[in-house]
Amino acid sequence: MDGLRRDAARNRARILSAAQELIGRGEDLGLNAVARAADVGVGTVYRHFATVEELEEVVVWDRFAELDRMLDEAGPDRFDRILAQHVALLVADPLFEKVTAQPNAVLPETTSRRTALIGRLAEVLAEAQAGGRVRRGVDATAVLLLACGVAHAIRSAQLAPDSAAARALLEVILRGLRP
Amino acid sequence: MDGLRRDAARNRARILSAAQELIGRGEDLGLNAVARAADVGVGTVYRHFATVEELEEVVVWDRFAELDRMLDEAGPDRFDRILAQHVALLVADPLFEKVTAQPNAVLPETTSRRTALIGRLAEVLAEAQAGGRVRRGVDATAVLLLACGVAHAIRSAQLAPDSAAARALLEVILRGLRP
DNA sequence: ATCCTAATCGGATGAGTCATCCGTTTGGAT
DNA sequence: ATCCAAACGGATGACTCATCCGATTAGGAT
Repeated sequence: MDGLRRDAARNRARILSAAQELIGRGEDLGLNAVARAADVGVGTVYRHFATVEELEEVVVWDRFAELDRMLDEAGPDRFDRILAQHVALLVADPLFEKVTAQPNAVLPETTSRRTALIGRLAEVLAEAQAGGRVRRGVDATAVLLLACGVAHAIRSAQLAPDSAAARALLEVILRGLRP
Repeated sequence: MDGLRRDAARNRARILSAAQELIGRGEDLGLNAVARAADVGVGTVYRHFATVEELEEVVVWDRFAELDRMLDEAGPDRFDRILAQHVALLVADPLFEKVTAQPNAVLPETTSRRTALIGRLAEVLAEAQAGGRVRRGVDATAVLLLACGVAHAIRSAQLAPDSAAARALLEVILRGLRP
């Protein structure tokens, strides 16, 4: 993002916001389509992002940041609440779920951001375990994957994120984590 | 399958087995590719299956049958075992997981087979609840979705289905279902 | 056995997407 | 003001998709 010529930076930003737009509409990313939406040449998109995966990952960085903010803002005894919010985010954004679950990102930075996130989740988890609210013997990665799993199920079954059925699924996970 | 001319039946079978083949190799189904692999005209594939989704669903019918067989063979106190086997199947076959989780199939028969399966799972669930091994208040659909969720997580994270990490995830679900 | 026709086949083809390549433009250093 | 490396953009060949229709075939009628 730095050391980038001014036009390059502008276009990169345009591309990312166009991609956000398209993703939001549920349309599936094509680098040509993104170029059209961003009003930028196809070549430009391909120079900034060699593959769709790269673009997807960079877009998801924002979601990582968002969750990070939630972690900052959540008060004490936050484990359950965070998990619910996390799941809600994952349900809303399939890409976030996809990138989060996958351990092998294309971009090294994705991997490091994901690792950082797991680190923060581990703190929350440790608190909850110390407070006797979560059983010991589960690690943050497991919690992350469980969140991805329920989120995927909720989305696939087209359940409203706050429907009774969706809550019931999350409830099972929560109970399964209790001491 | 009945009332089909002999050549039509032969081709339909070829197409299905070619599709199985491709899916098994993880390649993603294209109706033209299937035609090539089945050594059949493209038009033939499109007459038998209007869309990829249809073909996918019909292929998955076999998986439904397989799980049904498992349900027959499992002895008493079978809830945990069945769930584990079910998850293993779902991990192995992404298509099975996809079709299972989705309530709106393209083909009516898929929906009815799915419903039938949920009915059988409900029996097993009821047994387990009667035996005090599973808490009341969860329904078979929830169990099905949870299975799809963990399966998805395991596959995405590329965990070996019998690795400690994978077992841990299933364990959380199982515990979450206990009374 | 032969004919007849509706059912089925197959692949040529127009439409649409993908990703590269290269001539043109532009930012910004000197 | 000049220069050139960096960045742009879009024309294009390669590839996939799914339709359409002339050729073929199964299998019942005669």
